[in-house]
Parts: sequence; C-alpha cells; structure tokens
Amino acid sequence: MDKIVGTSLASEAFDRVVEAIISGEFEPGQKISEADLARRLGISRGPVREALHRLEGRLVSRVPRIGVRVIKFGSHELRQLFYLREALEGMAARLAAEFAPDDFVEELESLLHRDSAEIAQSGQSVYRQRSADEDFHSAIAGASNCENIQRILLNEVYYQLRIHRLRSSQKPGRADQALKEHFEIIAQLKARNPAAAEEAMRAHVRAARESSLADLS
Amino acid sequence: MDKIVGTSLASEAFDRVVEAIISGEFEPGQKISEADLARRLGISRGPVREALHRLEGRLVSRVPRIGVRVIKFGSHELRQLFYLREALEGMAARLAAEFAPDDFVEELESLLHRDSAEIAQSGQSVYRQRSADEDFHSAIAGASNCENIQRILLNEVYYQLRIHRLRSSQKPGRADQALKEHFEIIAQLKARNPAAAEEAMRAHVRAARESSLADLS
DNA sequence: GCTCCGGCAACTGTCAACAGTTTACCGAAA
DNA sequence: TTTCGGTAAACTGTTGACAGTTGCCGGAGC
Repeated sequence: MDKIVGTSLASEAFDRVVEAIISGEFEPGQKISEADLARRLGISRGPVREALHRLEGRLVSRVPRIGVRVIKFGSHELRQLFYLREALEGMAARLAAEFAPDDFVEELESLLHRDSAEIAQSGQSVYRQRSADEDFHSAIAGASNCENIQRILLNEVYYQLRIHRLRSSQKPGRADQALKEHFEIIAQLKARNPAAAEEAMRAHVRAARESSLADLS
Repeated sequence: MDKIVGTSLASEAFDRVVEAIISGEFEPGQKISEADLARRLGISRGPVREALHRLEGRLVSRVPRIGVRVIKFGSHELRQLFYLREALEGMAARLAAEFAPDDFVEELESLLHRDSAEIAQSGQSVYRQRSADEDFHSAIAGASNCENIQRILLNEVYYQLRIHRLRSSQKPGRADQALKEHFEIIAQLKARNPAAAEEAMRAHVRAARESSLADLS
C-alpha cells in the first residue's frame, strides 16, 4: 500500500506556482511577490518562500534583496535547453537499451502504437504534447534507471519545455515525423543496441530543436 | 565592476554545510537536525532550513516529517553519477569545440601544460584533484557557454564527486593517464572538431569511472 | 524474559512580527 | 519640461514562538 506522503503547504504552493507559470497565468519576466502570493494562497510566507526557492534556476530566477521573476524564454534559452535534452535523453536511451527490462520496452512500444492509431484516426496533426510525446520521453527517462538523470529531466527540463510549448504552435507535419523517430528509438531499444539508441534519441531531439526554433522565429 | 552580492545568512549556512559534508565532518547517512545546526551556527532556523532545502537531491536527502540525511554514496550512486557526467561533460566539450573563443582554449592548454610540469617535477602521482583536475573540467563546463549544463555540473555533480574523492584513494598511474586524456581533449578542442571532442571527453569520463569503481571495491 | 503500550522529549512545519533595504512617487529647483 | 532629491510604502531577510507529529524510553502485562 502506498503511504500518503509529503502533503505540506510548501509542496502545495510549489505545485500551484508551477501550474500558474506553465499555464501562463504568470507571464515570463513577471515579478512574483512572496507576500502577495502568500495572501493569495491564504497561507504564511514561510511555505511560499520555500516553494519559490525550490523553483530557483528551474522556472524562476532570483536576485538577492529584490525578489524572484519568472524566467524569460527566448531562442537562446530554448537552444540551451535542447542541448541539455540531447545530452541527458541520449544517455537515458543508451541506459534503457542496456538495462531496461524487456516488458518495459514492450509496454512502451504498445503505448506508442496506441498513440499512433489515435493520431491517425482523429486526423490531428499535432501529436498531443501533453500526453503522448511527453509520456514517451518520461517513460524512457524512467527506463534509464538512473535517478540523477531522471530527476533533472522531470523536475527541470520538462517544466521549462512546457513553458515553451504552451506559447508556440507546432509546425505541421512535425507530428508524423516525431512519431517515426519515436518508432526508430523503440526499434533500437528492442535491438538492445545502446549506441544506436542514443544516437536515434539525439537525432530526434536535434530535429525537435530545429523545428521549435523555426516555430519561434 | 562586480557588485557585492548575495551574502545572506542562508548562503553562508549553505556554504558551511557543503564544506562540512565534503570535508567529512558530517558523515554519509548522518541525520542533520535543523535546530541543532542553527544553534551551532548561531543563527535562526529559517536560513538553515533554506540552506538544507537547496541541498536536497544534491548532498542530502529529505524525508517529510523526519528530516534530512547526508546522502550515502555507494558504488551504485557513483556509477549513476558518472553516467550523468559522461552525458553532460561530453556535451560541454562538444559545445566548447564549437563555440568557445580561441583565447579560452589557448589559456586552457597553457594551464594544462603548467600542471603537467608541476606534476612531473614534484613526482606526485595523484594529480591533485582539488585544483588541477577539477579546474580543467570546470573550465570546459564554462567554455560550453551553456548555463544549464554549467549549473548542473558545478552545483550538483562536482559536489557529489568531491564526497567520493575525499574518501577513496586513487589508483597509481591513473594521474598520468588522466593527464594524457586531458591533452587529447584539448587537441580536439583546438582542432574545432565537436564530435571528436565529445568522444574524447566521454572516453575520459568512462576511464575515470572504471578507475573509481575499482578503487571503491 | 519478551512484547506491547503510554508518556515524554525533540523535532519539523507553520505562523506572525521586526529590521533593513529597495522601489516608487511626488514636489521642487534648474 | 526635465532632472534631482527626499520621503513613504512595500518587500525581502531574519527571528522567535506555537502546534502537531515522530521516535524513544520505561514500565506494565503475558
């Protein structure tokens, strides 16, 4: 049985602020006041302060004696984020190909086939980011069995990525291509070829980078 | 001119705790009490609490309602840390080969030559970790011009690495080999060959990993 | 002798208040 | 009209106190 864990006001505040930033309620560059946020959430400044500290370097930047601001997310930051993704997800794919149990890989493949069918029949060309694409990458991060990499991807990279995704539309046709690349990654995972799996993932991230940067400009 | 920045009690407490953990004053697995630490530092619990939160996932692990413990660092954690290093430092080397200015690379090379001479004449075989090896890797992280990667390496990876280094001696002969590998990396940086620079760095990290794991057991 | 339960001490999570600094506004002088 | 200076409000950094929970220790019961 799973223990009920860690529901503190600070965690609650953390989740609420993340949601507010990702959803766009807090705009990039906007200053967040501890006191104001505490009043709005109906709690004291202590937990709010803690939540904002946990977001430092992830979704907000902090200047001593001034306060915290929602990070701005231009092409420069986006490019750096994709470099980080390429390195981490590439390694995650390599480790997954090497160590992930067979049933994990098979489940991932069936999940991908289901998404594929769903996209084909609904005719939507955007490969719903929230569920499909992100789940795929999260699953591989989990399959890497490397807590460090998993933590950074889930708690830092994907948060920042969602800020960008909310604010930019995807190039038509990218969805189909992304799906193909996902299948290529799966193929290399099944083949238990670590080097090829890593390279497939890195190529996929690079393609996504170029597509995103093109969308931005 | 650089502004005098961020001397808060929390930052001070953060540095002190990091030093205490890295130096071995706080042993792995040991519980750290907020109140006790605050008393010892002569400050209130607020800044201490903030400092411990910033260390979460880096040098301490935290359990709700229980407290924080210094992370334990076995072969499993060490292996994962080196996977992360391989991914991040490999990418950092790639970016450095691609974008770092020429004088930066040249300065790095002269620094390496100086270290080399120093080691040769002093006859010490351990390549003083604190200054030489770490500086080299930090410099490449800086040369990557990628704030994300730089931040993770400096604030997370190298901290954890120092915990391990303090507690294990280095295999004899590893120092010379490491120095050779460093020169190989520099050579690829000068040649402006991103792929080769990345691979050289990754090979270097892999070699360090095997050496460290051998030392541990 | 071993197990289980109750009370106590210590600790974490949270709150409200204080002190020093930054920011914004407003009026006066050039 | 613009710029400079001063004052006041707001905010961050810090502190001490309070409440609920956890873990430990000793004693009672089997």
